[in-house]
Amino acid sequence: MKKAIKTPKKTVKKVTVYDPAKIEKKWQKKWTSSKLYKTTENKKKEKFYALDMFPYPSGEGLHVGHPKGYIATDVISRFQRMNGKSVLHPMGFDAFGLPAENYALKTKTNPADAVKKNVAYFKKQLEIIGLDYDWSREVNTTDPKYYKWTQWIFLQLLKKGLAYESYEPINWCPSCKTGLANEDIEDGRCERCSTLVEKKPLRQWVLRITDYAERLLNDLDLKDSSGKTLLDWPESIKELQRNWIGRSEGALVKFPIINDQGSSNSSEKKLGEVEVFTTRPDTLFGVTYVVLAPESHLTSELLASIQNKEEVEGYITRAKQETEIQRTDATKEKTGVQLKSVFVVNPANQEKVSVWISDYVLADYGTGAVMAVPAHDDRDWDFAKKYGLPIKTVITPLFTRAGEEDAWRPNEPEIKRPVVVCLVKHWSEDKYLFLRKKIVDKATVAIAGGIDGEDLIEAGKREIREESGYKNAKFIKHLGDPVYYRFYSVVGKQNRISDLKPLLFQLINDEREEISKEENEQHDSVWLSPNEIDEYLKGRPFNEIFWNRLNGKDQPYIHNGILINSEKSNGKDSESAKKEIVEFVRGKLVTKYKLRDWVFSRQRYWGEPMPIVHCQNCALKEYKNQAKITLNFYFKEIWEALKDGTKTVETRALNPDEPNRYFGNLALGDIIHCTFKTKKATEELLFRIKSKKIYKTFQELFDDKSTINKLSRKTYKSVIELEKSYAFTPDYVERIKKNGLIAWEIEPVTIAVPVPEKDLPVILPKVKSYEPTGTGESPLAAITKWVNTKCPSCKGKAKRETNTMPQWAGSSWYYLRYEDPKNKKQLVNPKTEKYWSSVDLYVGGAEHATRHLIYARFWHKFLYDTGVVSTVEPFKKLQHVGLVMGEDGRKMSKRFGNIINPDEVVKTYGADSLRVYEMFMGPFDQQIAWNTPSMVGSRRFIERVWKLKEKIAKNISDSDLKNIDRIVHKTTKKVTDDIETMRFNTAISSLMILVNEIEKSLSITKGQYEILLQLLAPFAPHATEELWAQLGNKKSIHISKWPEYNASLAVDNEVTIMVQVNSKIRGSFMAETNISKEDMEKKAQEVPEVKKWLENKKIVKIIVVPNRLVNLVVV
RNA sequence: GCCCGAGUGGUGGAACUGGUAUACACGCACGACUUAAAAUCGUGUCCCUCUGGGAUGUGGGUUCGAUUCCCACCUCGGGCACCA
Repeated sequence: MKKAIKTPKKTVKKVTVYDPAKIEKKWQKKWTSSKLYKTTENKKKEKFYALDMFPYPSGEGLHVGHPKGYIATDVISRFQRMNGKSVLHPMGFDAFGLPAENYALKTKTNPADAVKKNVAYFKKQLEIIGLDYDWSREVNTTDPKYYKWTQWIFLQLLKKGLAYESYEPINWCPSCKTGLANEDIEDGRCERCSTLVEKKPLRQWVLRITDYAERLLNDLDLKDSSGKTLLDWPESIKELQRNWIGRSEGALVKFPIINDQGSSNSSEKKLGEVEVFTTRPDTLFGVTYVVLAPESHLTSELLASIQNKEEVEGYITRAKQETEIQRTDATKEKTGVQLKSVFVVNPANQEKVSVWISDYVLADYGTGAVMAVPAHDDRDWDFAKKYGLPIKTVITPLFTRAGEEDAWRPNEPEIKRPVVVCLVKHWSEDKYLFLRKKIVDKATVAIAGGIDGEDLIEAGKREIREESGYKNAKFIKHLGDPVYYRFYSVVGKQNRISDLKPLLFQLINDEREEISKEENEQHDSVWLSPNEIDEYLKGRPFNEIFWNRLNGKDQPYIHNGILINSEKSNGKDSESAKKEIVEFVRGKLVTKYKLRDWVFSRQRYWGEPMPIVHCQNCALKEYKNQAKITLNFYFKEIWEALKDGTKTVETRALNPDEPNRYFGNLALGDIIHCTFKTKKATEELLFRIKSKKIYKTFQELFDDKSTINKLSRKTYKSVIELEKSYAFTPDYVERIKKNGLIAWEIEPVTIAVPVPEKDLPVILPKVKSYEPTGTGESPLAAITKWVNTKCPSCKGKAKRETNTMPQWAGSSWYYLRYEDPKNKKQLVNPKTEKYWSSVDLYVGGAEHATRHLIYARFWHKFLYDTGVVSTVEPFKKLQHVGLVMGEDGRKMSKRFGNIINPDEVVKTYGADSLRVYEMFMGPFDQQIAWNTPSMVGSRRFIERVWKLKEKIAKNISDSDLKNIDRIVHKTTKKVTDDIETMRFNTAISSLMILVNEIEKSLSITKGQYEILLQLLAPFAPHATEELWAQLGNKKSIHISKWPEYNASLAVDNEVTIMVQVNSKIRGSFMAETNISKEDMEKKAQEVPEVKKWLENKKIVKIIVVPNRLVNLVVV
């Protein structure tokens, strides 16, 4: 019969039922009213700053995946608080950006209102989970009090020359109608809407993040004074950032350009130089042509001097039409066009090589031009094969035999000798002759032998005859350049480097002679089919190369090796030859990065306005003498039309007084100086040419609503009048019909004047329609009242910058504002900053590795340089949350209908169960599928802890006391360690084990129970707080002192020692902890189950692992 | 193609530095309580040809001993991708 130990009937204690709904609400209220989690800078205490990646408050609210990271930081910050630290654990909202704007567009609301509503909902959702945020420190990126400082940082960047305006074509998403940064593109598509990204010429604000590339890269490995790595980040994320920054060391080398028409009378004309960037200057002697990017400025400059101008122009046009994704598809066949009659000279060997353009060369990396070495580069190889360009080998592979008896021995002398390698084809079948060695490694090898001053082919024939006996081999062909192979000659007792020269032979017939005794002792001849050869070639790389050459499958050799055909550098290894060759051709060693400058403006409404004013007057002063042409205007209407900003002007018609000065040779970006003469005054302005269109007639020009519809009707009329009247001689009309009318789209040349810091923030104005315009202009441009302003510098009329900042702006520094969120005078008070910085733990999704985390590091370093922050890196420890997938294993998304709402879960199971489950489901950083049925385990666990209260007794048996004490110490150690290392799942598992153990015993002390509650408190704050209070504690459990453990008490006093016989477990025995080695050996042999395995055997060895096992090796 | 990371019962997963593989939990089966169900509690639960043998994606290697270290391969996940 079992004893009724669970609930003795005599205890008529009132048993409260665990009702999470009730107690959770109760405690959340109490915590808020008592300001339990209010953060203070307590100089006496050590600080701990735990940070979550703040959420984007979308309309959908949270799903159960979101809180996973928040719960983790919550557990840790509660743990740190109990350990006596001053904890900063804040929360805020990253609410600018496209989703909020699109959501508002869809629901026809103002984004500001939508954000307000969503934030309120998010906060409510977060609150019911019982997170310990100090909401008095909440930040919101869309709050003018906050973005004032985002704008302030931008101004500091501008001041230091790290923000600049660029006119380079940028990535444009036609669906989101905005420009994008490199980081916002995935596979050539917009990261947000998956639309193909286009290139669009657009004025952009760009941040010079590349100036920080080196530091961003190097500081990933920053060490403190004791040599410990400063950034405790997952190695994978560091690697991701390293790849993204993409440092490569190489050299810039100049190739002089010459013009050679090919005819005998024309002399070679110098046309400047092509500068290329290469990481392999060691292959310079192997350059057989040079390739320019189609968009390269050099290409357009050379256009005038080439014969096939039209063909080249056609190629450039086609290249421009291709989308980014088509262009950068590495698998597509390479295309290109030669620039005929233009050549460059290889500075290494003065060889004249051809020049090509191809879209496999990127304009914006390196110099936009590459030297092609087809023998040692995959891309050049493909291109050269397609266009029949020469391939010149300058690096020969050097293979080193490793692992076997014949492995190359680094410290022994070596000799080099030429060796002929013979691939011998069968006289009738598709088989090849090989030798199977009888000695050393018994490998199958090709017939080969040293040649001593002999003719190569004759030496081959001789080797075939000597080694296989076949007499009539016919030479077929050479199999390309030699390969070096170094090994240890067991027979010759020395290192050898063979200069392997491959030849192909075929036997005419089977006539064979007797082979010598020595040869016969070494190997047999075998005939192998191609399949068998493929099999045996594994691990014989040089033979593989020869075999591939024979089958026409040869490939470029892109690795390091020994230089050949490289004049003075012959015989050097490629790594050491690099510097020498760069010096020889007077090149320059440089470092390049893949990282591009950060395109920082968006043509959308919902973002921080840039604190910039564009002033034309100031520009006039600055750039007047840079104008290419001066125009005089007399027409009032046109002046009216022009002065408003970007307009389309048909230049010829507008300049009747100077009919000969038309603008066919102006280029995009050129500056025009315009003088406007009205009756009253003369005004001057500068315009820049923005784009070009050609029309056949005026009518066509007028009909093109896209460009001309901004001109007033009066202007149309006056231009039409012109056509009818004096401006057009028949000759001129002819010319228009032939060449078309050129219409330039122009824009005013302005100077960007920063808004003075005292005038910040520049408030985002309310606007009726914030639909994106799609023209490259922000919707803000339509708000004339806001746009037209005074220039802070000259006080004249000026216009505001209408682009807004990208979503990443506000999130690049928000963690600093939490430290001092209400400061009106400073971004953050330096003293406060010093106390809290850096963030001790940063938790969030891995998807931010190459954007937010790089941008924030960049801004932080900049702020460090500016003296705003005191540390070089913002985040000391970074931890990634593994995604929570839907129950179907797919990403949680409305689309799949697999979203689990935490509110529902809390309703049925309680917040504590949700928290315990999320921490218990698996390793924190691993992706995992949600499984609601599994949640009952967590709920059961909390209920069991709840019921355990009944076991508290005053009189407790000594053995129980000691036993439970031991487990309590053990668990305390485990939970403490596991929280610190964020292995929450095993922390909870050990708590479960503790609970199981306690259940087995009759009773526990109040103290033991309290420790259990404290250990569980970070995970289940409500239930533990309630039980803690029920025990009579007056102060919150969450500010109680974290239990300490005694390591010696945490160790079991008895251990199970396993006994193995020949590494197989045969038995075990119990022993005191730290039993001596000798005793273990002795006791092991006495175990009955073990004894029978020892019968008639001799123990030859005993391996003892203290406190664990004994292994008896017997024979 | 290149660079990371991961593959363990029916499921999520555990295993310190090479030393009892499958802790903890879910599920399942059986039992107790109950008129019954739920809840709860208890017992069992890797496989097989079972005095023993075999299993940590596959195949090798190092070792007295490998989930753990090395080599090759397969699958999945993530990142980068014509970066010269």
